[in-house]
Amino acid sequence: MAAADLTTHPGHLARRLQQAHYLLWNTMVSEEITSPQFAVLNTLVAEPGLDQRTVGERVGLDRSTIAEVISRLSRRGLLDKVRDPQDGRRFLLRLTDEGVRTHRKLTVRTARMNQVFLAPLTAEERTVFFDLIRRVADAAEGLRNPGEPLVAPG
Amino acid sequence: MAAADLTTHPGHLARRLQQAHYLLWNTMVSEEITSPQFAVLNTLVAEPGLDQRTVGERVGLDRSTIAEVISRLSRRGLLDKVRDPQDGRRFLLRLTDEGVRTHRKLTVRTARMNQVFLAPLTAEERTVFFDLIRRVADAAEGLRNPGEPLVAPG
DNA sequence: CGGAAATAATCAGTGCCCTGATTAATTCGG
DNA sequence: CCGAATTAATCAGGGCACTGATTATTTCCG
Repeated sequence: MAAADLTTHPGHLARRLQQAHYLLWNTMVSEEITSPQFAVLNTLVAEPGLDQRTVGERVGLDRSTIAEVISRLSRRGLLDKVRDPQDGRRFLLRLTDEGVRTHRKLTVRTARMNQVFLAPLTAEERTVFFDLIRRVADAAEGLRNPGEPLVAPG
Repeated sequence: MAAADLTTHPGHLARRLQQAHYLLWNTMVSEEITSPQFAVLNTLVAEPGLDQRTVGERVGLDRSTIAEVISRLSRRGLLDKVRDPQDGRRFLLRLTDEGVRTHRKLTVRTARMNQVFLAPLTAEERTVFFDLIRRVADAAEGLRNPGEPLVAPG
C-alpha cells in the first residue's frame, strides 16, 4: 500500500500547529510559564475561587493534568489552594498578587505573539481560521459523552 | 486587567484541536500505535532506509522525541535499526513485515477517522482549513532559523 | 441514621515534546 | 596526517496529556 499524504491529515497538521505555537511562545512570551499555565491564570482572574476540577474543565485539561499544572503554579507562588469549608473534597484556587502581576505581564506579551503567529493571515482569514478549528474541536468533543446529546432526544 | 478570551487564541485552539484528535484516534484507530508513531511508519513506507534524524525531520519530531518513538516501534518489532556501514554515526531504519502490515491496517482506519473528524466541514471548508493551518505552521517554522531566509538575501 | 453511589483529588504508568549537555564518528582545513 | 568543527545519537531533566485505580468526602435514599 502506498504511503499516505500527511499534509491532508488534520491530526498531523494540528500537532505541527501546536509545535509551532510552543516554539513562538517560548521565545516571545515566557520560558517559565507555559501556555496551559497561562490559561489557568487567566481563568482564575475571571473567576477567582474556582475549584481545581472546574478550572480544568474551563481550560480543557483532564483531572491529572490540571493537578500537575496547579501544583507547579502553587510551587511558584502564583496561586493559593485552600480547602473548601463547605465541601472538604474541594480545594478553592485564588491567584496571589504575584500571580495577578504575572498574568498581566503575560497578557501583553501573548497579544504580541498572537499578532506574529497570525501574521500570514488576513483579518477575514483569521475569523475563518478560528471558526473552522472551533467547529472541528467542538464536534469531536461532543463525541466524548454519547449519553449527553447536544439536542434533547425526541 | 481583564481576562483574555482564549477562544481567539490560536495556541489554545491548537491544543484543543489536538486533544480532540487524540481522543478520536484512540477510539477509532488504535490504542497501541499513536498518531506520531503512524507518521513514522508512513514515512518509512515511502522511503525505506532513512536515518533517524531525517525521519524526525520528515514528520516534525525533534531528535529526542524521534529517538523515543523509534525505540518504541523497534521494541514492538515494527522496524529494524542497523548501523550505516557508510557512516557509523547513523542508524538506518526499515519496517519489518509486521510493520508494513500494521501500517496498511492503520491507513484504512485513519482514513475513516479523518472523515468523522472533518464531518463538520464542507469539502471547500476542508481545503481552506488545511491551507490556513499549513500557512500559519509553515510561517512559524520559518522563524526558527533566521539564518536561513526563504529568499536569497540581496 | 447508615450504607451505597457519586464526586474531588491523588497516584501509578505510558507516551509526546522540548532544551542543554555529552559521546562517538565523520569531515574539513592547515 | 591530524586537530578542530560538525554531525548523529543518547542522556538528563522539565512539562503536557491520557487512562485506570485508589482515597477521602459528601450526597442520596431506604
